[in-house]
Amino acid sequence: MKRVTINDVAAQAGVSRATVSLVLRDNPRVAESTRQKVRGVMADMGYVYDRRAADMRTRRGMTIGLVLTDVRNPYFAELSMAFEVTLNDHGYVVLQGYTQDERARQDRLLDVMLEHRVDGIILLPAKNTSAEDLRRPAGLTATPHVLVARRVADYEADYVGADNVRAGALLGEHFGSEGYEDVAFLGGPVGSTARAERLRGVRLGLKRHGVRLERNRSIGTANDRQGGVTGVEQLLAQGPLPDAIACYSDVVAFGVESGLRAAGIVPGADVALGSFDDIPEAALQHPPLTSVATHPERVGAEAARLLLERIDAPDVAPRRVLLSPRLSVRASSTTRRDATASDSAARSGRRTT
Amino acid sequence: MKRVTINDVAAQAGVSRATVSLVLRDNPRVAESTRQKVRGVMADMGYVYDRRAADMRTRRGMTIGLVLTDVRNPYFAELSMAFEVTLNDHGYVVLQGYTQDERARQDRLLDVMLEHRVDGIILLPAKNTSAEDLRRPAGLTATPHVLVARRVADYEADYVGADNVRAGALLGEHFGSEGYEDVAFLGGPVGSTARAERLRGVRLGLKRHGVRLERNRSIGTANDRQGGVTGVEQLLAQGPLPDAIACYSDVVAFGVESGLRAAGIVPGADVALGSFDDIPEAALQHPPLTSVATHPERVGAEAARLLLERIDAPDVAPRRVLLSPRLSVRASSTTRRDATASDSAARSGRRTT
DNA sequence: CTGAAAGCGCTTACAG
DNA sequence: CTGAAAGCGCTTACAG
Repeated sequence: MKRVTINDVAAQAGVSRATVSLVLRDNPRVAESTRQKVRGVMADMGYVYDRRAADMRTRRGMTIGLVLTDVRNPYFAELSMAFEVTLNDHGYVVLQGYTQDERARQDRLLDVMLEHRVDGIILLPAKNTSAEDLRRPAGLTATPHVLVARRVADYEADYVGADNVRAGALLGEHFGSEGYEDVAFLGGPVGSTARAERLRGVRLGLKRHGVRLERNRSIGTANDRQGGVTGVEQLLAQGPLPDAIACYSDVVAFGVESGLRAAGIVPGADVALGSFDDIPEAALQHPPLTSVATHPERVGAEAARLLLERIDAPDVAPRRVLLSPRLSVRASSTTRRDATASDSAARSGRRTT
Repeated sequence: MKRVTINDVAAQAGVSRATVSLVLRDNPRVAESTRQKVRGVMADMGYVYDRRAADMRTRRGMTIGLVLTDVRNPYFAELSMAFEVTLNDHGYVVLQGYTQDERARQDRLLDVMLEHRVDGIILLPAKNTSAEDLRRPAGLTATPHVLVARRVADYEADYVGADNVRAGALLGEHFGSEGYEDVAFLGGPVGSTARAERLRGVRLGLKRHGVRLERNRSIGTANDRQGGVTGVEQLLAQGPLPDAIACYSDVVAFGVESGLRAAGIVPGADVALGSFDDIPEAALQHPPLTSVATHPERVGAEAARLLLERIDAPDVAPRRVLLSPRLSVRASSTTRRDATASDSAARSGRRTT
């Protein structure tokens, strides 16, 4: 089944290839009658435009690479959806790949996307990604790209993410004002900057209430439900239950809830729980989960916007966009049986920023 | 910033373009010393292989198009992940797009992917997609493609999905054996074949226990949490609560649970609940949700496999792969306060097939 | 073992 | 308003 090319169309329509090419892009230079004739022949012959050939000639591509870790995490799914829709609406098509948080897969994906001559790349760095890792793939430097959700130390590039330190501080302050004195930070990949920032924020927030989060009260895990389950087991093996647990993400928190229940501990009642991202499921948990919203749909749309800008103007200085988080206080952190809390505003369940 | 090409490399290395091209693919015909020299020059000059140019010449592409509706649904996220990983491991790169269940977006995505000369397409058809819709995009017929999760009436193509009729029957029989006599089917897009099949299966299963699912007890909605909420409102406006609700998917079921609670009705206790997909969250609900597993990761891997086979052998007859579903009975369907159930095995919560 | 030439399917000045 | 020619960055017979 040989493919129909503009040569075939030109021959059939009795015009030159150049004319067909002009018709393809509705160039007004070609007469309406010619245009209609050529369009008719295309339809009859089942012609399909070969965008790769055109792109090669024009050296434009209209293709964006999107490298994420794992779309099964609802936060990343929201991100992915926001990118896609924004970029599609600008006429771009999206090459997508998942690293599963493995740097080897990330290397391969970046290489292959660069070989496909994408016009730009949006990257959610795999954990432990170093500046070296990003300087290695030949051509990355010359290709517009923006990092999302996780930063890479000592690497200059556009970045969009939630203000994780602030997010952590919101939760830490909330825990502090509820009177919790023994707080743990549970879950999240130790190599990710988002984790480090959230943890730092929680510490800062607690400190304002004179509370310290001890070093052994921070436990790293994979960023998924199973991570939460495993993390709780470690926490329980460690000795007495803390007053409150700050979970790295809602997904981890769901696992923490299962893990606690499996050990006969009632989330909310026996230990307060708070978390990050505030995906829609958080409010539907029992008890409803206190969580700091990090707005993936806004991060995604903003990253897409920044990338398109950079493609137009490659030489502007790298920008950092930090989106403001928002704390939603719910029953998981305000109904602990022996809570010594004092802040009744927080208990009423109303939203704070 | 001009890009380095094999011409530049050849000139610098003092060999012909052909030799560079051979080095690129480690062809043994070129002497080891030449190979090393050329590789060295490439690294020095920052050469990046242009796969598009190569593909155009060879008329191979190593690109697959993946058209899904919405990756925020965990079922589709699992699917997407399974495709990606399987295809990447076979050396393919994936162009991805989301239709949001809109046929106009689906049309555009299919067109643009065909213009990019993908070697194959995996399509989860938007609701109400007709055979006509799939015959229209020029070139789809000539491009290997497989449909997943939803069938298109009167359209011959490879198909992979769960056996939805059987899945429905499993849930219907379970409801019947629990003694429920007034059963509703709630949620799911009315135009999708998966919904029609699940509903038909539920009816079949109930019939074996002499129970009829009345026509007005089937309510269509979007396949998301909000759909479940809206559906419950409609159901309540209709009059008396049924004994049991079969939800189109777990995601819908989560919305149904919220909707019921908002109306002061306790899921499980006041009305039995069952659902489809059995995503990991189902077992973590309160009460744990009875659900029929439809194995997205297996559907995804199988669809990828089928597509690769068809690329190798375009002329084999279309195949249909139906994966066996599996019912997990949990408390949401066995602890109704005034249940008239008899099957104590089902009540014990053990798994059945 | 290496090189000169043709060609993949388009677009783009440049003539006319 | 339309056509002939060159070229985007590769690969592939074909010679030598």
